Amino acid sequence: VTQDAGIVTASAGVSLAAVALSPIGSGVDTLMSAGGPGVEAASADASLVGWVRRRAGDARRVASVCTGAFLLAASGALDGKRAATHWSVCAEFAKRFPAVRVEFDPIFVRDGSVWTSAGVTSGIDLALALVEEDLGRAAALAVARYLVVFLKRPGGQAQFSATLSLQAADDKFGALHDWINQHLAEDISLPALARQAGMSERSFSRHYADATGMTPGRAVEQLRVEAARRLLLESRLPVKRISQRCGFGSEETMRRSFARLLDVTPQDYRARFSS
DNA sequence: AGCGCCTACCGCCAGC
DNA sequence: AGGCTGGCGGTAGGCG
Repeated sequence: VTQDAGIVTASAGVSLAAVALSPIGSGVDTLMSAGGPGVEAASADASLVGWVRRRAGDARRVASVCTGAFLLAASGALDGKRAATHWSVCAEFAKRFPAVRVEFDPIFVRDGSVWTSAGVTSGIDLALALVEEDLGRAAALAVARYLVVFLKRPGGQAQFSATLSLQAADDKFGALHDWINQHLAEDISLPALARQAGMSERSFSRHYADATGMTPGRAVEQLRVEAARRLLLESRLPVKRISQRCGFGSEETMRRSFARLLDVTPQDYRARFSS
């Protein structure tokens, strides 16, 4: 652990779940470097860097969250690998570690046994992917279901993750939700969803509301907002581009959805949380 | 800020 | 009878 606790509390939670669930072999199984302000000092600590180099050598997997990539890179564990780190330090990272192929993709990157994530929330995805690799998709979903992810809102209130709160106990529509997330920018109208689910519109509406406690339209809106939220924090794409990518008809439509669900404008959301 | 069009939602009902 | 399905249409509210 190399960082001030508050920064990566959420991802640390899943990381611990990943470690706890991973098969115990001899030595280090998964070496994970979390990011945060402390990573600078850690990277300058020769004995710590040496320790990381040795452990990375015999660990089954190496991973980092956010700026944790700096410590891994300092130890040479990322040499010749593709890697991600937080967008605000990508340029500095690339300059400092030319042997690492930095990717600007907002989600996490896997290159063989090396996994790196761009930001804090994608660190959660990374940890869940580790669980999935070890124990299968069902286990990863189970961990996700019991993990409550809070993002702090401007008013100090908390907001559930749409993806997680939409997971019903029997996960009847899990496959559909995956499909929606992969087709956010395409036609996901009620008729399209019903077709995808293999039901009539009327039956689909009924079953969906029963299983998730939410109407299909509201659910789609939540998933779109969640995807946009992530891109706002973990990329530098202009708001307009993000609205297109997430399937909002226009920037204005996205702004209205943010007002409804989060009570902030997209710009404010980004300004408040990305730095 | 306002407005017209469109769609999602849902009550209702007939049929299986 | 009781439950489920799916078409219809009115309405509220979102979208452009």
